[in-house]
Amino acid sequence: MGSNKTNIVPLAEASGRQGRRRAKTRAELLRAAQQLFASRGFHGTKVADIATAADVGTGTFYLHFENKDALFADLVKETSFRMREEMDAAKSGLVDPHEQNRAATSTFFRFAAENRDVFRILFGHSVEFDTLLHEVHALFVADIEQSYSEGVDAKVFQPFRATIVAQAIVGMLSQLVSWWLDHQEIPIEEITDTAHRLIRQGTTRDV
Amino acid sequence: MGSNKTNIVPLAEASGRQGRRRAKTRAELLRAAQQLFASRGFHGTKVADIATAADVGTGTFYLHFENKDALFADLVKETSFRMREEMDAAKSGLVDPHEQNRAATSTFFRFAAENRDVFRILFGHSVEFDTLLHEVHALFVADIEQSYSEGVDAKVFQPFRATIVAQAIVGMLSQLVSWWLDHQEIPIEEITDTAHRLIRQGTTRDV
Amino acid sequence: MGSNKTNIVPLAEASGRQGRRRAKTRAELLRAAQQLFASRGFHGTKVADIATAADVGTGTFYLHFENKDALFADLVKETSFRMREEMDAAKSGLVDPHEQNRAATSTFFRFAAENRDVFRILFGHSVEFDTLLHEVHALFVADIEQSYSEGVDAKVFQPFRATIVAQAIVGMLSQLVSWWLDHQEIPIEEITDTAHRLIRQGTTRDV
Amino acid sequence: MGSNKTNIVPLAEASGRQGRRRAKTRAELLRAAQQLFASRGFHGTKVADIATAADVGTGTFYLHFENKDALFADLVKETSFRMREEMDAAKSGLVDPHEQNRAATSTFFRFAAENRDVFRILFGHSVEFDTLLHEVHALFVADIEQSYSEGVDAKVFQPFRATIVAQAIVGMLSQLVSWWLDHQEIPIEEITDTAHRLIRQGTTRDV
DNA sequence: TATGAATGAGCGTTCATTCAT
DNA sequence: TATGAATGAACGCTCATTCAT
Repeated sequence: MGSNKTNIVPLAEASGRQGRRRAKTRAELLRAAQQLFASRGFHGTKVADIATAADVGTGTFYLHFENKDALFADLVKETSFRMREEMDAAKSGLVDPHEQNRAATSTFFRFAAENRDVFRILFGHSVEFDTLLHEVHALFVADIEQSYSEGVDAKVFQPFRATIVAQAIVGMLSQLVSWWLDHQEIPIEEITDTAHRLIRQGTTRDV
Repeated sequence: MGSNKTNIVPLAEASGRQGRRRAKTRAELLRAAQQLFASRGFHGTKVADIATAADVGTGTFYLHFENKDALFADLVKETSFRMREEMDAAKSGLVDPHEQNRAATSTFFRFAAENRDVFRILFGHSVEFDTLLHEVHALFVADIEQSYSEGVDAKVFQPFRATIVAQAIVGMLSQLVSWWLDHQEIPIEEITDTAHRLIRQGTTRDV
Repeated sequence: MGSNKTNIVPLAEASGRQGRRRAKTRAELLRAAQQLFASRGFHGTKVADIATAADVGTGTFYLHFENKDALFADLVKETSFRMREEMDAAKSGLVDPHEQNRAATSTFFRFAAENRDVFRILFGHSVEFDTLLHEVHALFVADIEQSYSEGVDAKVFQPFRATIVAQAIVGMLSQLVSWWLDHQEIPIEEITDTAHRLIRQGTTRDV
Repeated sequence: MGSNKTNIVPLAEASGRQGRRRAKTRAELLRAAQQLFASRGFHGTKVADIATAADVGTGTFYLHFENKDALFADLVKETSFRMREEMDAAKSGLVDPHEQNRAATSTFFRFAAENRDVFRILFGHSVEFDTLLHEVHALFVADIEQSYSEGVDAKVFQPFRATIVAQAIVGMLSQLVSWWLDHQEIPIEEITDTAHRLIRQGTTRDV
């Protein structure tokens, strides 16, 4: 895992001319898949579409990837590893934990900006239920946003852009609940409390 | 949207006996679907499975829901609305914005605990790519967790349980990036900055 | 095994009207498949062809059989069991071993005549290599046929129709060799000797 | 037919060095194919597998054989002819028809023992339906075997090993029925009768 | 002569949805 | 209203064969 190598018999790993051609086709398939996954979602993207977009035959796809899932995995893993490396590099040399966090955060967003397609796959709502989930999501974000704005007006909260904070809070809570569903050994009270204190401190206006 | 009503011809909306039977079947389908979606994911759940689990014929499903998507939408919307109502109720009467946040957060987690199945659908990682995405996720969480622990040891961060904080941060960043992908008019620098300041203040140890 | 029952969830095993319809479709699929297998061979017969010939949709096939292999198995087993039963019945009551053999032999051929399609599947040369294997086969049969004819002329062999004897001998030897390939613990000399003595006695002219 | 020559443009038929190399590759392909066909069946053997096993490129295959069928045909024909020649040789010089039969039979089995792979292709049950057909086959062989044993105990039949006789009989009947399916002009009664008399005489105990 | 990457028609199978009863 | 058998479009995948190098 974590390499950008094929999970398919490499036959004659990069043997000059042919090897180059092979590598090029593989790269082309990855590029096409990445774009299609990002815009149509995994299920909405057909193997034949990827092949067509990469300008190769359907069967060629299977010469480079075991199946659709395998290509997806390659895409995700390869990107994750690259990002992790960049984040590690950014943090190295810094000693202040806060500075490390800042570096990592910056790297994360910069990397995302440079790899929008893959991020859309990794973090984007799957295109499939988009409308529905977006609506629901928007509902909660709107509520939080309004609350936050009021808190800002009351000089209780930091004057951050309310939408951003609302998204941040929704993301934090969603993730915590999702994780808790699989780790119910952690008391929900502790999670609730930690979450709230992170939010409280995070949003409190400087005195 | 947002009602728990069928998008199907109501035929004879709640006419006594029959109406009750009809409502019961519908509820049974929702219950069965909710459970199956939660454990097998949307794509892994077949309409026939839902019908079987609800102990009705396949065709009966379509007497109550236009199609699989519609049932899913009903499920999600109905739960969202209930949760929103509970959160609103919890906040009403409170004036301190921080207290409002605390109330909303508590309600959110309590509601989640009481409606695990639906939350697994809404916030759970889709069962489909579970292993893969989990691996990737775990990678980043682990990194953050370690950084955080070091910061706690250095008396820089609050002594929260590191895993919880790591999940919270990952959730916050994921959501922000996901949202930004669709709202690129907001400068990424502001998002980066806000995110970092939320994290910094949120995690800073009390003096 | 050995039943003519579906290996598919029977849902509501023969519940009146619906059950009858279901059974009819299943029978129709079997009938169609039998005919197609016999004339085009297993690989030459597509599931869609079977469905079409049975005048049902492709998907209907899978409502009755797990897959193409399963239908084939059903076909073969069901016929085998029916034949075996008839042969048993024919032998019952007879005490002379020779008479039993005669009865079994007669039944076998009569049954074959009445179930040509299935026998073509079970014993026919797979259509696929037909021409080739036929040519080779014919070569050996021709040789034996000629030898036999000469033996008949020389009043050494019984005046049976030479082709029949030649086919019988080729069949016997083929089967013995095929079986021996999987049971090499039996000395090939014993097989050779037994085979030859069966042929010798079987063909010797009455004195 | 019947030659071991390629049906492919001979290019420069056996011109010394090159010709030898060419012949060697061809032989290697045949050898590899023979082994693979025997163990995996025709359909289970891919052209690419053959090439790989022969340690040549896929395309090379087509430099030596028109296609998969052609190689198979070559394999079968070449072996058939060699066997036929050996059988002819064995019979030559013998005048007693019975002796000729014995010689041919011996040669057949000896040849089979020396060419197991090809015989597995020619006479072996196709690997594909092996389990199923074996089960069915075993059923009938078992019945005959038991009948035969009883006849031996009753001193009616020759004391041959029952399994061998059972296989012989099944082979004889299978072949006859298979042949009859394509030659229905021969009355089935004559076939039945001849078969039975061959079996009867063949198995009768010496007085 | 040899290679192996590329091809693409064609197959088995799935499953949301319909409809006759 | 309920049923479940029937439907068929659509998909993932295979593999014999071709062809540029």
